[in-house]
Amino acid sequence: MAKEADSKTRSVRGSRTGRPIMALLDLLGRRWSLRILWELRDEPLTSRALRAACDEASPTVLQARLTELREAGFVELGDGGGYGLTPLGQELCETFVPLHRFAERWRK
Amino acid sequence: MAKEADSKTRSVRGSRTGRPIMALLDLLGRRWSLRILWELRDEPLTSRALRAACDEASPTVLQARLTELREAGFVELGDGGGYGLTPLGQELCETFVPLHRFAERWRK
DNA sequence: GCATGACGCTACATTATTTGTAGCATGACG
DNA sequence: CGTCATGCTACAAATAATGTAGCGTCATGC
Repeated sequence: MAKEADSKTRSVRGSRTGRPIMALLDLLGRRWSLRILWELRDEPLTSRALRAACDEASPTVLQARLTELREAGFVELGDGGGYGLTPLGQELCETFVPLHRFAERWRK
Repeated sequence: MAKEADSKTRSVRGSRTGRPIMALLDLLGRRWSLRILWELRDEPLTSRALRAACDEASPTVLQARLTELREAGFVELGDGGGYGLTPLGQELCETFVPLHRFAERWRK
């Protein structure tokens, strides 16, 4: 099994390939990552509000994802409390706009 | 735990909310989903070639994801063998282009 | 014919991740 | 002080992913 070198700051799978898209796809491909970014897209939320927005996902994962997303520089914890997107995170979220439009057209 | 009604065709989480973006984010947020779509982006691959492209991910998950992506209408199994994107899947993949550009700028 | 090899796909034990629930420490407000 | 919300953690149970092996089928070679 592909064990990562560091178990604490579990590095993103594919980050060693030198292809940033791989690292990004892996990070965003973890459960709740996309959803978290999506829910923060237009306003910061407290950890509990975020949890509510994410269909009461367990705080364990949410916290783990938030830490990863913070390390990636997409999310930050405002000094008044509450999680929000960094400017970088905003940019990332804007790339989801076509995805949103696609989803609307999809309507399975 | 939010149990889905049908266990066979495990429906996408959030699909009951009526917001297709949620269903899509959940589907794409499963491990290897994004990667699979990405690897198929410009040519069909056999199941084994896809596995190789996906860093030898286990065939169990790959098969599960491919089934889900097929049910979603993004991927199809060509009659000559080999997995490829449907026109819908192509559209979806095109929404990843800004993501790719973002990743290049990101380069952590 | 019949081995050989590639295909899509499955079984299954091991390991990793997620879930659900409870609760901690801190700080603001009354 | 009591109460409440915050970010965050513990931990057992449930679920999902991994790694390895192999099945059945269909070509192609010889």
